[in-house]
Amino acid sequence: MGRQPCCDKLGVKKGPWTVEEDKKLVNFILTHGQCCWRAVPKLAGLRRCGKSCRLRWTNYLRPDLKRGLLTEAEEQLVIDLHARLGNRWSKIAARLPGRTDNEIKNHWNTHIKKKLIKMGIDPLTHEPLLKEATTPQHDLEVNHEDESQKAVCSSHVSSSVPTENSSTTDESRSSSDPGDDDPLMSYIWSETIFLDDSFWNSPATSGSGSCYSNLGLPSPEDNSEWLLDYRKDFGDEDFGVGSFSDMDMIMNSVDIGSTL
DNA sequence: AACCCGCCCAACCGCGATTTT
DNA sequence: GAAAATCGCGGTTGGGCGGGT
Repeated sequence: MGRQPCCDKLGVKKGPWTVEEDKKLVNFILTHGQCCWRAVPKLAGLRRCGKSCRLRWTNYLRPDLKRGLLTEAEEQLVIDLHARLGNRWSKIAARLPGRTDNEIKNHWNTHIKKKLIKMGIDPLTHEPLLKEATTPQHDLEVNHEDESQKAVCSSHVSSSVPTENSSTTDESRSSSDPGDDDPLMSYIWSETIFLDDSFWNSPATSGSGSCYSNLGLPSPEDNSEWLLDYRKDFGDEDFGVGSFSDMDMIMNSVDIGSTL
């Protein structure tokens, strides 16, 4: 009765992923698509549990991930969404294309939370911190920033949630964004997708399971808009896959480039 | 140079919801 | 319908790294 265990508890490797493991996982997902995580480790030849594979893929290996710090606009959007949704990181991440729930959660805990506290805003309720609960020193600080605090509160709590497009408009997006600079990712991807034509001809890329779903990308039929917006807002070099010339290659290779 | 400390983030853990048998 | 497993999410941890002393 019930299902089979996803993996043997014995002999399952933990800890940081190696380049070899990453390559195996990427190759497997690209040829078979994202499904049946319990079967992935065995079929891909990995001594990991399916859960770990899913996490590695969604948080690090997915080609549509943006890398680098969240922009001011993204940060603002996260604050807005958090005010409405609370700690539902996956829901918040769904509004920020290319960002993972883990990434947003980390950013919230390490940056935004502190920022809000410093501004005298309770990161949980998004209301001004109670003065009774603050130290005299903090009190002064709160008074100092009273005006900005009010502005932030009203902006955070009462403003409407911007559209995905607005989340991507940020002229301050820094040039220091690591983007495609990660040598590991460059290596993995250079050795897998774009040098491996078989991927695009693989069974998983035909029929209902297009390469977009395989890559974790929205299908162009559904989401060519956001892709265009990204291209417009960030330019080619800021897109996670590597560049839009790569993306064009993907599009063309599956004969949907005309939708752009 | 050595040590300490804080920051960052990838990965793990635990749990509830969902799915499968 | 019950049991057992997967899936997905949110919370937490721990190791690497850089800056300060």
